[in-house]
Amino acid sequence: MARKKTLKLATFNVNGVNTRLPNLLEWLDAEKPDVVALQELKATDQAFPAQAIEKAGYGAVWQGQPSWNGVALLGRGTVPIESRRRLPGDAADTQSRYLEAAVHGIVVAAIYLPNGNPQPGPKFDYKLEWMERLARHARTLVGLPHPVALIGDFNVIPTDDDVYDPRSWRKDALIQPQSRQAYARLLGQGWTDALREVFGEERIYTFWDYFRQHAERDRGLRIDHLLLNPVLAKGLEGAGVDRWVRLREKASDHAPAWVTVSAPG
DNA sequence: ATGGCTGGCGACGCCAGA
Repeated sequence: MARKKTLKLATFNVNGVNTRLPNLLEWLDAEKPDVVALQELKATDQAFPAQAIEKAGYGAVWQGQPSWNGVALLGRGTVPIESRRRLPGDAADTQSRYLEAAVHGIVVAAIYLPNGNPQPGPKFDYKLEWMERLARHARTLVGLPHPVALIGDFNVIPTDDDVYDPRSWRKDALIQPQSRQAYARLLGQGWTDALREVFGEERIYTFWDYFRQHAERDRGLRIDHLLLNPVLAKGLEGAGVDRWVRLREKASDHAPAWVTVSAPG
């Protein structure tokens, strides 16, 4: 009888892939995720540390940009097969925020959704337009007969249960009704928000800002999400957040969030 | 109600993040 194999999919906003390379490599070695989406590379394509990541046992595809943004997909022991490197719907949008590839038999989209601050304003408009474009594209993926995951930094606090104190974030783009409604509409297509599914009523955060020792005091936000289409959600086994990474010296302000799923096929 | 911290850039302060 064949033993059921489990895959671990993770998303991690590294906040500078080169500045944070030691943290990233320590985490990869400790947790050994099979599929990783990275956001906020803050590096050009040329500066992406492909050799160090390959030495750690991971193949990679990436889309960099000077100073800001930047996304990558890593596969443990395999090179992801890229299927798309732009979110359709706006040829003038040059920000590196989307990358899609087949990894270990799963179609995985790495998402770095715009922050949208300050709101109101053009940056918030861009965020909402980006979410509309994401929803349009996601609609073409959710019903596919093979497993699909949208994972990344969505920059949306879905509900008041996803923030240590909603009042201190009430003017922020991440918590606005328009942002929440757009996220809810996306889920309504049939995606499973895996962390919430697994944790139920329990509080779980993925981001803690650098102020007032918020990480140590666990005053965080849940803004990094792993959305699974129905085919993949059927195999959902577990989920978690590697908070220990956030408590390291010189840490990113996000921690890696992950799911375990039964391997397709 | 506000400011507090951090990284990238490129030359000490500014922008952007969330």
